Amino acid sequence: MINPFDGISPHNQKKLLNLLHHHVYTYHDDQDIMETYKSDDVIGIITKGEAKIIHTDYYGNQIVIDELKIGNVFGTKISAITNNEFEIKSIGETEVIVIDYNLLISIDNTEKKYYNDFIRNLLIIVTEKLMEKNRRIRVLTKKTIRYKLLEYFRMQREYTKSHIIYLPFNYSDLANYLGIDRSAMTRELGYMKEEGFIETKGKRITINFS
Amino acid sequence: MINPFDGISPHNQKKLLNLLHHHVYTYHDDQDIMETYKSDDVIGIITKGEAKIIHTDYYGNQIVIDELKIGNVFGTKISAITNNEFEIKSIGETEVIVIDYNLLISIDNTEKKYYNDFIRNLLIIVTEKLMEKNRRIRVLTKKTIRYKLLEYFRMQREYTKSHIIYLPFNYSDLANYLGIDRSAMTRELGYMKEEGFIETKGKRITINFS
DNA sequence: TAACCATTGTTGCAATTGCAACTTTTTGTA
DNA sequence: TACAAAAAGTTGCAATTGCAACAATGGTTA
Repeated sequence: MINPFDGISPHNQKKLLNLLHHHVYTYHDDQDIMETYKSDDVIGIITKGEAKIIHTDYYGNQIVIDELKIGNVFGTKISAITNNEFEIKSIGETEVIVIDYNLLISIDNTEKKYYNDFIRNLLIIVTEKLMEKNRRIRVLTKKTIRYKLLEYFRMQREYTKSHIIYLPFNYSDLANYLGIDRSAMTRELGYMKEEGFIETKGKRITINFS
Repeated sequence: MINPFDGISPHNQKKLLNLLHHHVYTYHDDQDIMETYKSDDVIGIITKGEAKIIHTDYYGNQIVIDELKIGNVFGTKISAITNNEFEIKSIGETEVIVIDYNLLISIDNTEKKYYNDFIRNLLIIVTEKLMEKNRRIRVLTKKTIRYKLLEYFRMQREYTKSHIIYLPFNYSDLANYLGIDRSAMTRELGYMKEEGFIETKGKRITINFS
């Protein structure tokens, strides 16, 4: 994933940020990042440290749904963090640059290469995010746990061009990603192993179906 | 939803399209649009007529998952049409401009306002699409039909700022959107009416819960 | 108006699933 | 290495769901 400042010199980054009336916020460990500017359409960029996006459901169960590293972009428009079910928490010392989305897209773009580079970088980033969301929707709309798993494995196989895939997260998170109960997923994975569709060893999964 | 050519004069649109080595394709009624250029990363823009995105599942059932009107943008990166489960079909006489995504994002952007305007318009479009995908994921990850419906209704209520909402599509399509069986959804809607959560009259739904 | 087709509603039933409560295994770290 | 915490595995059970097959309704057009 590219960084939104790619190809922009430090000098021009400074000019860009002034243009965008940016704000820099710093957080200690485990602070709520979005709290300060939740209501408006903003884009945040992690410039130091890292953060996690946490979802809280009806019953207070909290799940980490995403991790944000340096250069990662988040925001009310870009992420699904519009309402009070979500919060973004810093991990360690974290610095965030925040810019207003509506200002961002309404600035005069004549003769400001650094601004246009920035916009284009954001287009690439948002397009990548959109692709990932489309992939997730494709598995989420499968009707049974088995079909969800099959679709997910097929996607990973296609992506890595290999029959051996490595889960990018743990099995709990996989269950969340697929929108299903973890224990029910373990059960189904057991059946699939029995029937020879897959073999697993930790996060390494060997795919034996077409 | 904005048009990707917004703010670009016809003269500059022409220059832009030359710059992008675009291709114009025209189709009669019910032709497969993506067939010609399925494998590469492309962006298509409908310039005349309209089209529909169709999904075919394992058993050959076909569902229209999206409709494309003039100015709408689609593509291998932007939509979930990477594999052979999807096709885009023209409705009536349809004209499509196709541009290569990788060329698009690698063009020199100095002193070409029309190009930078175009990129920025695409950023806005893709961001809107991303928001919509995030909304859909939010309902799809709810565990039961009832919770999916509740979440969907809440979202629509928030969007329209009204307790009375009008479904933007029919009930079959709603079931598809939520990734559930239509008849099971009808059953659950019946229970919800009995319990007083909602009232329905055709596509008008009155929401009586918080 | 009749005929047709698409959409919506209904229901029995078997399969799937979430949930809860628990055990076992793995991982991180003092 | 030992210990605690996190992750993964197990299982019974009731609730939910998909599925199928069909009925009813609504809308469109000859």
